[in-house]
Amino acid sequence: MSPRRRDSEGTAAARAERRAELLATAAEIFASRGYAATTVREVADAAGMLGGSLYYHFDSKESMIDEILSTFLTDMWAAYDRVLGSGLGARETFQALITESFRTIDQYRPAVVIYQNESKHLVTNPRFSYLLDSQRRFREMWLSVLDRGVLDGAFRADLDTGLIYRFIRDTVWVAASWYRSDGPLSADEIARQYLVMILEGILST
Amino acid sequence: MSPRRRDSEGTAAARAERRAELLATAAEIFASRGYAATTVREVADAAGMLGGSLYYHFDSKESMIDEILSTFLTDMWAAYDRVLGSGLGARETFQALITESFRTIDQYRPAVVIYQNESKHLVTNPRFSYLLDSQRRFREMWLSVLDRGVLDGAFRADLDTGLIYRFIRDTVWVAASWYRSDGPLSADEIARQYLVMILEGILST
Amino acid sequence: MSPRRRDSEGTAAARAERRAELLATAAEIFASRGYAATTVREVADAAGMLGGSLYYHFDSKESMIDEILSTFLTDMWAAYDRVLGSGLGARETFQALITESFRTIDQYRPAVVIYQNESKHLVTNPRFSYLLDSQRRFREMWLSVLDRGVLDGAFRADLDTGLIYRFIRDTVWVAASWYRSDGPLSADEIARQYLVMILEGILST
Amino acid sequence: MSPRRRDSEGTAAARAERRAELLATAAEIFASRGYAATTVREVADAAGMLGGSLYYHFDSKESMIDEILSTFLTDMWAAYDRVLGSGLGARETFQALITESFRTIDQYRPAVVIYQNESKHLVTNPRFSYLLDSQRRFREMWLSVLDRGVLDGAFRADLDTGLIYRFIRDTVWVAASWYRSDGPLSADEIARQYLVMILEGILST
DNA sequence: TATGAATGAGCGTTCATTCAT
DNA sequence: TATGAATGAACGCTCATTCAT
Repeated sequence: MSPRRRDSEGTAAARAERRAELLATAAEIFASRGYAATTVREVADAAGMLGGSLYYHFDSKESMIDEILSTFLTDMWAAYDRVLGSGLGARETFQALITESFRTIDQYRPAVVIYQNESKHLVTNPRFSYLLDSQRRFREMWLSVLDRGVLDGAFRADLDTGLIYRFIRDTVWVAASWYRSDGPLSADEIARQYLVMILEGILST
Repeated sequence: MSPRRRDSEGTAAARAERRAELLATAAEIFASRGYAATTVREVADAAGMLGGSLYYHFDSKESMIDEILSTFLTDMWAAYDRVLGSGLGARETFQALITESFRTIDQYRPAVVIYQNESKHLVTNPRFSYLLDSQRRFREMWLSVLDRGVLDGAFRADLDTGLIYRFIRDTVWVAASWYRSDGPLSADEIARQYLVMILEGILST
Repeated sequence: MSPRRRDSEGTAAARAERRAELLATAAEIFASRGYAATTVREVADAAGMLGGSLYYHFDSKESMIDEILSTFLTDMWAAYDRVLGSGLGARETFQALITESFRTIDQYRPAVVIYQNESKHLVTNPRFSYLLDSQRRFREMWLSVLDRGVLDGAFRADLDTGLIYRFIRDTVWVAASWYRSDGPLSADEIARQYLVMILEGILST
Repeated sequence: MSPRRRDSEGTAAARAERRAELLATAAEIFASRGYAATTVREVADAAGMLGGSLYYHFDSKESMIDEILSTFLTDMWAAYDRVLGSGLGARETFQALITESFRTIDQYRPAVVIYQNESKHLVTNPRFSYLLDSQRRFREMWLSVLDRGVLDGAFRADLDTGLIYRFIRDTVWVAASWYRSDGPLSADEIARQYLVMILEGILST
């Protein structure tokens, strides 16, 4: 046993940790430069290794973005499911989902940015069919909340719910492109103000 | 008018028309596949010619996206300037700008999508410094309208105007990614409903 | 008959004149930029026409350099043959050939430069086999003059004639690369001084 | 010395050796076919690899010729400086410089040929400004030796020194185009005979 | 675990050439 | 005679990927 073998090094846990580090590095670069425009050498450089060495950890560049996106989506849906399972009314559900979305942005900013920028192209690849599934589920979730809210009188009925859905989806998720966790406004505070704007509008009353 | 004058006029016009056709083709593909991921050969294929033949019309792939973006921005700013010069109040200006933005999306959808997806990377190239200029002017325009509206009591004062600005910018422009001119809702109708949502919110009253 | 048809225009003579003009233009550019590095568009530009238009006058870029080189070589050999046929002694023949060479450089500078730079590569092409022929004849001519001179005591016998031949060939023809017909020294004056150097050396006596 | 030190030293040395091999291959081809007319694939073929693989070792085709030329010039100037610093008279300096030049040709034949053929075009590129510097220094060196020799009576005064300079420069360096290290005459023997011709002329006395 | 060297497909671009007008 | 538009082959170069060490 060499000294390097002590602790968890060489174990599956250490391996998983290294993967997570590398994926975090890759996500940051994919998000800022774009997936297609990022070379695996750039990722490797940032991780302090040579291009070919990344292939010890990952099958391909594609498997990196795959793991980045699926990890983030799994976690996001866990959070959404917690909200959806807690028996709230339409408006409260709406508020909780928006808040949860900004928390996801806070936690997974690079992955969210990648998701926004790349999923359109990735979706044509069967490997990423889960992106389509997620998009469909996402749409159904919001439409169901909006419909419930219109029915119970919480939300106005004179608007196209499909349009409201897109309005919310876009404004919330694109925020990932400018959000900084060390910015002047916390994720929760941004969520709060966004909720005011979406629910009540920006007109003074 | 000698026949030769007519010929050369027809030729120059035909040439400009061909350029416009090719740029429209390129814009459509850049928008749907992404600029970096689009090959010159794909654009040429779609235009019914070989890769190298595009270089008879354009200096480079870069000069194509340049012309696509600068044409759209020039036109968009002409429309904005018309609104800004017409002496409207803050709220009316706000409404007119939103409406004008959706008309721009209607007319320049691929260019707007490209602008959204690529300007972040393009901006590092001095050739595209006008994108930065446009972004700055755009921000100042909206902040000025919002500030005026807050001062004269039209807009609520308890929100961060910087946040409102981003909220509006994102939600309006990202709409280009799903807007179809042959969709169920016209650009003006989408603008109208977006204005309701932004100004009054989605809560029933 | 249009007015443009008067004089020799449209005739074979006019055509030949135009060819000569175009070849002079091409030769100048081939000489200064190198044949491979010169595009036919550059030649056409300099001639005030479009790239494709040159093909009305010439079959190919290759046929241009072919005509440039063969014209020059034909003329040069006519001059050499005049010297060789005039029954001079070795030393006088030597002097006359050198002088004639500098006159050729004066008259055909671009062609001589092209010949120096390109014939090595051209020679592999059967079309340019006459270049090889010329080189062989050239070598034989000089070796014969040198041998005659050694035999009759004019030239020293302690040097390798093959080396003398190369020495003279190189120094004379490379002069084309810096010679200017409007320079401070005339071709005949350069020939005179070169002859002093070659025959007597640069040492003071 | 740990084994790892030895490894990495061996690796660095092996790498430098491989570069040198590849550059020797490239120089040979650049010299025989011309730089512009040589494709990267041809160089790679000759080196037993694919075109793209060369880019693991070199940044660009240009950086190859750069390294070829700068290495040769550095070495040549070191040799010249040794001669210039040894306090010889004009005539002895002259002889030593010629001899050294032929030794350089012997050692760096392909590089010298490339230098002759390509520097005119390369010089327009700021990256190769050192070629211009070298040319200027070269000219000043020879003119200074010639002037010294004329002043102290070694060289004849009735010739244009600028012309002598070109005469020598051309005849010496163009020799690289036909010199073979395995030819019948050694570099030193060629230098000796050239010196006879240049200093004393070819006339028998 | 990681390196270093190479692969091979494909990219943006150039250019001699063609041809209908 | 010359133009304008296009062809198609080839070029320098990039990059995800492989693999012996």
